Amino acid sequence: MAESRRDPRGARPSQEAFVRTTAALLRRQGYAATGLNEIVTRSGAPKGSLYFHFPGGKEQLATAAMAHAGGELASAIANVLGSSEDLGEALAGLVDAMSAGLEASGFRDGCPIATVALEAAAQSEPIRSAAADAFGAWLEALERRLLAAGLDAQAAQRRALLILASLEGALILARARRDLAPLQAVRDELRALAA
Amino acid sequence: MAESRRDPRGARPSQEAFVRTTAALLRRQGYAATGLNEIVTRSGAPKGSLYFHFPGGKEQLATAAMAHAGGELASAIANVLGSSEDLGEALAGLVDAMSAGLEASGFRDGCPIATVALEAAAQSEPIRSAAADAFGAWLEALERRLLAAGLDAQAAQRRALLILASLEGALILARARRDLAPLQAVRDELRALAA
Amino acid sequence: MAESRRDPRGARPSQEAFVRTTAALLRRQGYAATGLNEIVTRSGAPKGSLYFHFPGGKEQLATAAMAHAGGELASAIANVLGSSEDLGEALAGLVDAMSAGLEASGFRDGCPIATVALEAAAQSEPIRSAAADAFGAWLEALERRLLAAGLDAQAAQRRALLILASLEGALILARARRDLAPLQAVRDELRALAA
Amino acid sequence: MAESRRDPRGARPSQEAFVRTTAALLRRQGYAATGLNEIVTRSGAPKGSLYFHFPGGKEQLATAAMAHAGGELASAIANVLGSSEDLGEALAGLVDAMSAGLEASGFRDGCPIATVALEAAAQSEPIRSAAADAFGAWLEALERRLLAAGLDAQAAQRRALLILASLEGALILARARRDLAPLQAVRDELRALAA
DNA sequence: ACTCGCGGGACATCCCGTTTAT
DNA sequence: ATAAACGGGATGTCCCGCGAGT
Repeated sequence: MAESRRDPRGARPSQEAFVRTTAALLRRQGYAATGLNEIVTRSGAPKGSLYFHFPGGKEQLATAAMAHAGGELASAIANVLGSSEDLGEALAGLVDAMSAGLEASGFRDGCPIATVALEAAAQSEPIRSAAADAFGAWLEALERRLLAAGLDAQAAQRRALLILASLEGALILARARRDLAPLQAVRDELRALAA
Repeated sequence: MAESRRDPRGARPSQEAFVRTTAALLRRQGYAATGLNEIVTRSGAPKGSLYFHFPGGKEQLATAAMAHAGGELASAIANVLGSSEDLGEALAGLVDAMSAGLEASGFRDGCPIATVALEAAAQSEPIRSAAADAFGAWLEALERRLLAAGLDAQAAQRRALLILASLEGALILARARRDLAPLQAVRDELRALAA
Repeated sequence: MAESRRDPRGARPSQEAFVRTTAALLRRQGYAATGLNEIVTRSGAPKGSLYFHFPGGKEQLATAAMAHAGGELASAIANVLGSSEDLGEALAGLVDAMSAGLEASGFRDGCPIATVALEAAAQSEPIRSAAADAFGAWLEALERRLLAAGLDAQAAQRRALLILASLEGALILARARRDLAPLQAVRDELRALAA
Repeated sequence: MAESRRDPRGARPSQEAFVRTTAALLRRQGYAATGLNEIVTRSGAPKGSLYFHFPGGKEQLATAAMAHAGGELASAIANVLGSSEDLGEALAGLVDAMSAGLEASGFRDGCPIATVALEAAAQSEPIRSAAADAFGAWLEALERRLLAAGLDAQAAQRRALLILASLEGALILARARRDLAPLQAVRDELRALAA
């Protein structure tokens, strides 16, 4: 996890390219529909390197991609939640950020974890666990913000689950309908609830 | 949709078997991971009949299965929502029903539509549209119940979206964590919100 | 072979439709590439009738189509050969007639027998024999014309084989090159040879 | 086309095995009737390598096989044509060589290009073009021999077409009849014509 | 005379993972 | 660390032929 080699800033370029490309494809297509050939082709990295860096194959690559995407999104969530002192505005900002990303991608880029979680949770324990970890990190960020807003521990936990669940669900509905209305509804309801 | 021929009760036994088996497999594994061979084997129906009944292939079979599952769940939702005069209790009953199904299946049977919707919405317009139809039917049932509880039209629409979204999202989180807590949190929050 | 039923002139309509459609498809695509489904669809005849009229399946249908096409072309050959008293002109007219048909079809309709003969002669004795019969009928027409032009029996037989062979070969070359030059060359050479 | 790597003599053994086997099967059965499974089995080469060497699939494999067979036969034709100073004898030798091959194979191995050309010329442009190239090479060899025998350019071109066409046609007739008479007739006529 | 549905076996394609040789 | 090639299984699709039931 910390053995950089060539790049002084700590990146094996092709390993990273694999992870990034995989994360992007998993987000759009899910696990089963994403082939290693496609990953290799789009990443531009040499094919022979794949099983050098990821001897565990597709599963290991997917868990790495999920950890990567989960960590990135956790930071983004924390950032957005810290951008307003008003809880309602902070939550609305979170929903808006996800809305913007979804719309910008033509309703293709929703949650980077949910699709794989639904598909593969029952078939692969490492993938299920990677999904649970990502969700856990996001929930933690939400809980911290809710505690900061004055909720008690139990309420914060429940409310964080409601927020994340409604956000995830709204992303599903929005993708299926090609319509931002579900996200807007959730944003408005969550803002009202915070008041 | 009213063409019984031989069997006065059921009609087209293998066609129905295909649809039911497909619906069950899509719910657990999603679209890409579900092979036609598996469908044929588990349905017990003859393979040669598959392309007779569904010349559109896997896509047509999936949309039929989604319509089937969507309709069944729509009825179930309406039933549960009508089972209590108190809105909060009705919603809690809805969440509990989904919880029970998820737990009974070892955290494998979540929403019968969401997985396929996330995977294939961007790749197949008929599948996306089938998913949107199913969600639409469920939203309608929710809206009717909310209107009956006294909400005005706009509030009912928004609240229905929040309810469905949080339910869908909680099912994702619960499957990934193998833990009913997300569903319980959503149930409690929705019940409190209805009060 | 002679039990007409509905049509007073002696045609079971769907049986004839099968034969005609099959002949047309075999001419363009050959035997293996022509599916029964395609024949049924394009003929407009009911699918269930196929194995009633042709219990021998695809092979019987193909031999019937070859006999049909062979007979029709035999008449056409005899007609063209009888249209001029000059042997060279008669042969040139024959080549021109085939040329015209080939060009009119966009270089798709060549000899109605040759493709199937090459593909299936080694695999199906009835098909091989149907091809041999068709070629035999055409050779006979040619021989008669050559005898009428004064050749002796042995010369007529040899010359008929040369004429048919060069015509068949020119049709192959013309289809592959999408170019009538091979047919024109054969026409000119045969005309010169007849002088 | 000059990339030997491991084996100093042959190089790419499985790629070559695919091409040779495909050429042999196409010659006997044509394109549609020849399955990739059969090619893989009979070539003895590993199945996984097929789409590595021929990512274009069956079509690319067929065009490679046609180019291979076309080139080999072009050399053989040039050899035979150069084996006698008398044009008539040279042409008779050419026909005899093809006759011998046909008879030795039990009337199964005719022209290695004609069957595929007839079947697939209308459906696949690369295959049509491969066929045209093969025929073109053979025509060139014939034309060179005819020019060497004193014919002028135009006469040589026409005569070459007649020779190739009558040879191709005679091969069809001979296969359909299981009888070398058509080839013998063409040989005698061509020899007489050369005198 | 005709149809629907059965039956299962190919078809071409593409997959994921490994090996061998640099 | 990379590349070429292997290995064979699974994919969705479509095939031809045949019943049972009008």
